[in-house]
Amino acid sequence: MTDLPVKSSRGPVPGLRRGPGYLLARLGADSRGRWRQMLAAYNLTPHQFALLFALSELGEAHQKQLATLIGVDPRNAVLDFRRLDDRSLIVQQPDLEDRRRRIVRLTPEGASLVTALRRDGEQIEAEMFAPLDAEEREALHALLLKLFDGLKSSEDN
Amino acid sequence: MTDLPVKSSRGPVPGLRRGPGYLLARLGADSRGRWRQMLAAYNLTPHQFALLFALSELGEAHQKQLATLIGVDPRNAVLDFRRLDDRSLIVQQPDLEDRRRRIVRLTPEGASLVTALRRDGEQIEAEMFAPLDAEEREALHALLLKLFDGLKSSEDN
DNA sequence: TATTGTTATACTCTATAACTATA
DNA sequence: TATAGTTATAGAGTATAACAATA
Repeated sequence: MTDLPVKSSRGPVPGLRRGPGYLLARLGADSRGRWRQMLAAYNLTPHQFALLFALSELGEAHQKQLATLIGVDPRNAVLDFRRLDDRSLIVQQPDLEDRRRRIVRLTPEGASLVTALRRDGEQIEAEMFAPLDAEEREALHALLLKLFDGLKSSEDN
Repeated sequence: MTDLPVKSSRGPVPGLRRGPGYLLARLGADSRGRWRQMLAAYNLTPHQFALLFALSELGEAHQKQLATLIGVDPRNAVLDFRRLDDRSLIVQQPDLEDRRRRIVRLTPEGASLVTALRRDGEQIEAEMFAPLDAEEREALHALLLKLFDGLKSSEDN
């Protein structure tokens, strides 16, 4: 490889260096890719897993609640719900108080799947954050949480 | 809104709380969305801008170099290069030393577009990281850089 | 044989528009 | 009128397979 003569017009920078927003996007895509690869073995997309996971914490919820919670447009989650339903990972019942709504719950199969995936997920996080020591990871996690909550609360739908 | 009776089986958690990998993916998608919205006014995708930006730092490079640098499969960048070429934002010349390669450079139009976008980008970053104070932003940036470099160097292609 | 760029395909993701049934 | 869910569409993102020209 002839490593092409680069006319670097700005100092000794070997590659690229970018702002925190770019790094977030880049690292976020990396994280998503790792999860996607793991989930592929279970025939799940990241969105589908996020829905299952959210249900495992909430117990039950409407489609719209779940979709907005995981940051997906409810219109784009409909198909995911159907696929999870087809595979008997969730059940959907009409809400008697408002028949437009469908109450979604995990089935036992869905719940045990989430348990398994949670374990696999821990390993992914370990690999992903291997470059940082325990203290740095905690600091990063705290900053990400603060940023996430700050942005979410300023959306004001 | 009847806020559906949620059987929260795990404490007072109002929404969801997840690991740093999930937060990275989520915040990364948010950042990408902000950039996408801004770039749409210029008829550019995030990938296309990343290529232009990378070129503005490198001066010149091959398609493959640029694509891998910004984390995109070179096969999926071909169309982006063509579109940038069609709009005269870049020029591509055959490499005399290796005629399989195409050397890519910014045109003056491309360079001045990058300058404009760089300014818009600063505003996006300011909005995106508004929940954090200056010290926290710097800490986050440092951690993201360390994580990024650590992961990149362990890829060893 | 391996690499650069190319073409093509498929699925996911994101953003909209328009519809229904209910409220 | 407004909302929950549905259907459909389109462009962007991601991952592969296969190929021609060149090394």
